[in-house]
Amino acid sequence: MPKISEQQRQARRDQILAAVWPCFLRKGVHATSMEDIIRESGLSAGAVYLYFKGKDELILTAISTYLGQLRGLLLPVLTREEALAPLPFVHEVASAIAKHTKRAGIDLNAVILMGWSEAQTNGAVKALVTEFQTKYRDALTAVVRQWQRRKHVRAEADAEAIAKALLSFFLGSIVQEALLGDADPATLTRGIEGLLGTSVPKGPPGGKGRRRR
Amino acid sequence: MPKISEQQRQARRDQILAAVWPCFLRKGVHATSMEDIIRESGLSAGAVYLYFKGKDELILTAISTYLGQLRGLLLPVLTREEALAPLPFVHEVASAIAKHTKRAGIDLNAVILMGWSEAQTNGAVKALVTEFQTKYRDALTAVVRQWQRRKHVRAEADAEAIAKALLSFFLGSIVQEALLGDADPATLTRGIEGLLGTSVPKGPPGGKGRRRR
Amino acid sequence: MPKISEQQRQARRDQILAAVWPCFLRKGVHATSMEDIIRESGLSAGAVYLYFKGKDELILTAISTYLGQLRGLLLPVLTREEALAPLPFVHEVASAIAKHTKRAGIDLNAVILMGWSEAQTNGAVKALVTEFQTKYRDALTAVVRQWQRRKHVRAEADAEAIAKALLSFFLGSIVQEALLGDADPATLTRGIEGLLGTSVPKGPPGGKGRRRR
Amino acid sequence: MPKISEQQRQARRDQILAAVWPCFLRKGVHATSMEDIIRESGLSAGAVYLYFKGKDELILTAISTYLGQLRGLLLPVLTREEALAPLPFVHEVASAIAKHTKRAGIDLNAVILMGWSEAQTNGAVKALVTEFQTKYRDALTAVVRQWQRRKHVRAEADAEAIAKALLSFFLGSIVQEALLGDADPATLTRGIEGLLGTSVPKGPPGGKGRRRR
DNA sequence: GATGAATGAGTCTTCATTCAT
DNA sequence: AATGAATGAAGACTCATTCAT
Repeated sequence: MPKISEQQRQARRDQILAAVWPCFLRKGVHATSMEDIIRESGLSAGAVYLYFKGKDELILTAISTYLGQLRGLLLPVLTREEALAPLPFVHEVASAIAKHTKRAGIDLNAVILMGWSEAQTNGAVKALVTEFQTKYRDALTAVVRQWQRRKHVRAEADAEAIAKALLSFFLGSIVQEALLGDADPATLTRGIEGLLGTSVPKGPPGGKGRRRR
Repeated sequence: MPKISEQQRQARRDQILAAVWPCFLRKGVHATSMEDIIRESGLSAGAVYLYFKGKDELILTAISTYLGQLRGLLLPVLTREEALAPLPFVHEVASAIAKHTKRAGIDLNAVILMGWSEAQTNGAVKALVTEFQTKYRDALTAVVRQWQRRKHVRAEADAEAIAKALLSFFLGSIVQEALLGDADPATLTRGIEGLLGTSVPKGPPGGKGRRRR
Repeated sequence: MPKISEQQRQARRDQILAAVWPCFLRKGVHATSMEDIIRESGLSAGAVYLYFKGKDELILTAISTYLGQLRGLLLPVLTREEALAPLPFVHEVASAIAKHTKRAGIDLNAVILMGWSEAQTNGAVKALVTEFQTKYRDALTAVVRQWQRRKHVRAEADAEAIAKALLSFFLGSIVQEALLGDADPATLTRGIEGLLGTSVPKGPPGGKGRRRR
Repeated sequence: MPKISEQQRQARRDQILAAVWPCFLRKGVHATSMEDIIRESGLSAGAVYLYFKGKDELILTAISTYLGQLRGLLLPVLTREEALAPLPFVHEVASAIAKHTKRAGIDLNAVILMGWSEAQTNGAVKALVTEFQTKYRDALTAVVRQWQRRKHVRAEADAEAIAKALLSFFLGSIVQEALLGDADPATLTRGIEGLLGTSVPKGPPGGKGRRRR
């Protein structure tokens, strides 16, 4: 039984997936019809359904695939033996997405935005995305802890809170780049550099359980 | 020649718009059918089309309305005669959205995410959103300049880059809250506080056009 | 809210149902497409789905409706105060279906055959059909008991077994009429009349492989 | 020029046909997809089409094959040199189908019902089925004539009408067994036995062309 | 002969929108 | 102004059949 080889099978799936994002970016995830994807992929309707159960699986796989690529981009930076110092680190992380976008010819920022939106109403996608962000944030926490050990950051600071703040910067840059197109890594880095020089004259507003000390 | 007063007309539009976000949040913008909205609004199909041209106008107006509410929330904080100091400011801005969400019973974070995604493929929405973010960022720049005058931030820092970074931070916090649900204003402020204490040992890696002057 | 009146609603349903059997008889239940029914009904696709959930409901209702008509035809004969004598009874029952077929212009025999076949793989239809046949047979049993009281049939005979045999005659006539077209009520009655004159030389077979000699 | 022997060819056809009825009985003739049959047969799509032109031929052959088996079951009983007496005859015929069903593990009653339904809209199947029933009825007529010669049945009775009635009975028993499952040969025979003892007090109502001479 | 991936016409169903009342 | 039944063009998906290997 000379079934198609696993390799060929994956090639077909890739061929179809390669057609998905151009469509999604052009018309939006839900406004894209299967016919759009089918035409773009160059295959027949039946063939697409031979490799994917239906539109839902296609959406899920498309998002999952891109999250995987993103992971591949960020992993080296996040898990370096010795973490970069804060500003180089920010620059490096912010650059990863920009580079990939340029390389693949797909606006990864827009892809990510659509993924987040999809996650709001699609449980499977939400699981994917939250798991990714959680891991991402955990890695950031580890980096912050290194910074603390290396005295870049005060030892008594809340590493997790800092990781959350850092993640916000990165996620927000994606939004800003997708919508305004002028939030390049260098600018973000410079902005954060400016912020880091900020003096903290008074304690922050006494929120509920805010103050620690 | 309107047969009803402008006031009544607006009341009807509001009634319909009030039905839109619950639907969008439940099923997503495009998976929501007109019938969903019609049922939720308690009006008839015909009535809805009497007040809105079609689904597109409904989407646009729904997003526009929420941007308006957001503007109302942020304006007082952003345009205070004398801007808050950095940490209180961060806390105040981050709180604005959380408060509104609690008050209106609508997850504003999710609404905003959907709006961004919609903006990717809908020109009218994109115009709305970019205009909003641009104004928001300009206001942030003004605040940063105040900080510089008050020596919270170094005078030679790039105020616009800092505003972009700040905007990223706020936008990213929306994402984080929508997806992970654990990015409350207090934690975020604490994270920023921790970051502000960061020392910048070396200049960041001299990327492409990094340093302006 | 001037919804359509229940009467109008039923009229529409009838209009659609009236289109169903001509289609089913022409092409078969499953080879009939919704488009066939839609075209035959003179309505639009949407309208048909406004009155029936889908094809399954249409099939079920179509069969149910015809069973109802059949019930209406048979009830008067089966539940007469004083049952007809055997031969007139057979003739009357067998005529009921023939008459209806002529009146409605729909070959009820074929309809019934399709219903039976559908029942083999469609639980809801099976429930409908078996319930009908069971009731039908119970009524026959009651008639046979009357015959026993009136000495047409021996008192010690098994009334239920006789009812089963009678039902077989009637059901089989439907088949024969649908396929060969020459099993009219008069002929069936004459055939049974001939059988009734049969002498039973030996006792009937007792158990399974029962006596023969 | 067949590349394989006729014997091998027939073996392959049998292998495929063996897969057909299990599928048909499970899902219905038309709801069964070629893929269902292909999977059940253990062959490839191409192979099935090598031995059968298409689904239509498969349906026709499947029905034809089962009619052939039925013929094989009934022939010995119907064409005995000396026909059985009425009650043993009824029992024997009714048993034939039940036995086969048990032996082959396929519910022959259901198969037959589906065949009849298919015949309503498929000319080739109709030809097959009517030819079968006609022959069957002719054989029954011959049996009835033997009964007349042996005085089981009155000589002046209409042998053909009696054969039609008998055929109805047998066909109807198939229906009853398929749908209610409680029409076993013994019960049916007992029912007929009870009927044969029926007295015919008056002539049946002089319907249209009832009595011939 | 045998395989099973590929095809694409056709299926059921939904849904934004209209319009007679 | 208001209603909601009706429309019909898409939409997602299936499946009998073919053909390159």
